[in-house]
Amino acid sequence: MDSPEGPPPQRLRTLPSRLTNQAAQTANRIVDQALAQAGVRRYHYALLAALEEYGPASQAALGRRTGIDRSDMVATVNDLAERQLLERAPDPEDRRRNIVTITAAGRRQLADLDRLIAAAQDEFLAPLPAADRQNLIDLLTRLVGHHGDKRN
Amino acid sequence: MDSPEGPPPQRLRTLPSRLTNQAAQTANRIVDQALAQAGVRRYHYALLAALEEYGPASQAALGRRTGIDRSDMVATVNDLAERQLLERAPDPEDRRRNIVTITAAGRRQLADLDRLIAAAQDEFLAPLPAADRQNLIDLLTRLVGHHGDKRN
DNA sequence: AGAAAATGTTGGCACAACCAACGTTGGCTT
DNA sequence: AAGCCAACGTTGGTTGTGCCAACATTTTCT
Repeated sequence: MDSPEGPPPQRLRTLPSRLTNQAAQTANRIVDQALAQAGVRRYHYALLAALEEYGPASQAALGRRTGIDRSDMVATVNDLAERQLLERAPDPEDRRRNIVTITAAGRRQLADLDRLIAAAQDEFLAPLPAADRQNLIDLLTRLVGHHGDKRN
Repeated sequence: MDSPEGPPPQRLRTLPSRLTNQAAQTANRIVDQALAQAGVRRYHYALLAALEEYGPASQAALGRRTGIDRSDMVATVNDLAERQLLERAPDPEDRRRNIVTITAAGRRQLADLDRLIAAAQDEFLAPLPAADRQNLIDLLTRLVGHHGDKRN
């Protein structure tokens, strides 16, 4: 024990932005690991979820709803199309667009992912009793709500 | 208004891991922007803060305290050494180590950064009254405390 | 008709967070 | 004392996320 090897500096330990970050990292580690069991990443889940809830849509619309950039959406759709979890077809009514539609296999995959995700949330929130979980959700919702979609 | 252009899917909107992520993104955007005014990134701030609070230390020890990987620490120390905000000298008592020491200029820079960071926190937490802020900090602290340092 | 906007796509960038490998050096065991 | 193992700094990767710019095509607005 040369130097006491103290833990994180004061300044960082209670810094809200840093705490939020570390929590997010933890959450991501857990969620990514869960999704990896199905060979999928977060973008894939978000896209499938958006597709199932809103029905077929253009890539641009899906991007707006999921917060995925247009350019990243291309790759994400490519991935899922390869696995036949969705279909990409040109929109006859607007030839700029592709209409993306979830397949039956996609729906099945999504159901699996839902289960994995739910388990991951539970692991993430393990230290908090139900009341506190809701509390956290409320606080975070207010935060992200206030700062809105400032993607610049 | 072709398609209603609805906002994020249900599944994603209240997903704790996603909320945490979005909050973290917001925080990072604000903090990064603040730090950029001083030409600095988060790693730089963390390193300077650790140095000032614990005094001179080896890169490895600093890495443990800040959560920065050894290899990334090299680059971070390089950056700050170039700007003469810290000094890197071989440890005479253990020739494997470098002893990193903050300079007077480093301390001055850190003071500036502290102000920038504080303002950023305030902007980040703007929608929450003081009581809720503490509440959030507590919840997050419990979360990250429970999941510990599992960097695996 | 002509200007402006939207769409998909390619290609790039930055950053955080990792990991593996290596040579050097130190400590520990036997 | 020798030998092994651990720690250290360093180099050089990789991955995922979130961006942004540019472009051709197509649609919409004026």
